[in-house]
Amino acid sequence: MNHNLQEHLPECEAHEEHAELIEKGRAHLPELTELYDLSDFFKVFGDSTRLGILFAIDGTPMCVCDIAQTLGMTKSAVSHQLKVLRQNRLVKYSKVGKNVFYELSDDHVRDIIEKALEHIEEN
Amino acid sequence: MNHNLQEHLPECEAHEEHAELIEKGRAHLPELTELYDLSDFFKVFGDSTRLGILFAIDGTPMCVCDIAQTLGMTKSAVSHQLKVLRQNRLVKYSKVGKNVFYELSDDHVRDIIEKALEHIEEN
DNA sequence: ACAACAGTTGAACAACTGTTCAACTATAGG
DNA sequence: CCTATAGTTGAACAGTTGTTCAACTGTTGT
Repeated sequence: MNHNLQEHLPECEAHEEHAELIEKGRAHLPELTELYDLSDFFKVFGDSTRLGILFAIDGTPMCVCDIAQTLGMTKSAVSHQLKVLRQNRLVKYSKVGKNVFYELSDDHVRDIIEKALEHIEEN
Repeated sequence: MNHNLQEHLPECEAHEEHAELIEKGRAHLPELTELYDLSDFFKVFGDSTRLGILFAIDGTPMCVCDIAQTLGMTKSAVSHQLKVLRQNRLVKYSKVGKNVFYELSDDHVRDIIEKALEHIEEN
């Protein structure tokens, strides 16, 4: 994933009164690596296919084929996105014969989505 | 923003036992438009520059120039991202002379970020 | 009125992302 | 052993995204 917060020379005048503001702002900034981890995490939720998968398997473990049918997509496309969800530990899976059943890895996922829905519905 | 959950013909066999699963999965799916709104919302958080801005102005309203300096970026880049944040109502602003001060629009923003941080730190 | 600075904007470009396609592995059943 | 189906994977392609650059608006101070 791409990350390019560059070390750049400031181009506007740092008036003395604002120097303090900048110091304060910097104090609120987490480590850059943490910022990257966080944005990477949100990126995973920033795709309707992946969200659709998460909603579909919420409470009901499903195999790839069925998820694909539920969303009206190809197995391949779903599998690619499941890989992303797996890598970010948002889903876990278990094999049963030819099938691979996916389910939400924990309740945190639900929490985050709900918070976001709350915000959207307020506006 | 791009959205292409297509209506696609299923390509795998819908064995009878799974028909029920698919029905259940579909029941969990929100309206497509809601899915799109939700993923669009998360996309906004899925960029380290925008997150950096949100952290910087958390508790301390700042002008564009100072945000740019805090993050080590150009005013232009910051302004472009502030536009996105504005359009999604995550920040509000007030003009003071030549300066435009930006601040978080409400506490919801903080909540969502905190939830995500919790999840990340658990892994 | 003019110069200087804050901020915004649109076009252009490079980098990234998601879907498709084809090829592949693996398991079940005859 | 052979075939059919479930699932994964890599390459390729089109669409999207973020930064840069240059040009622009608007406000302050002289």
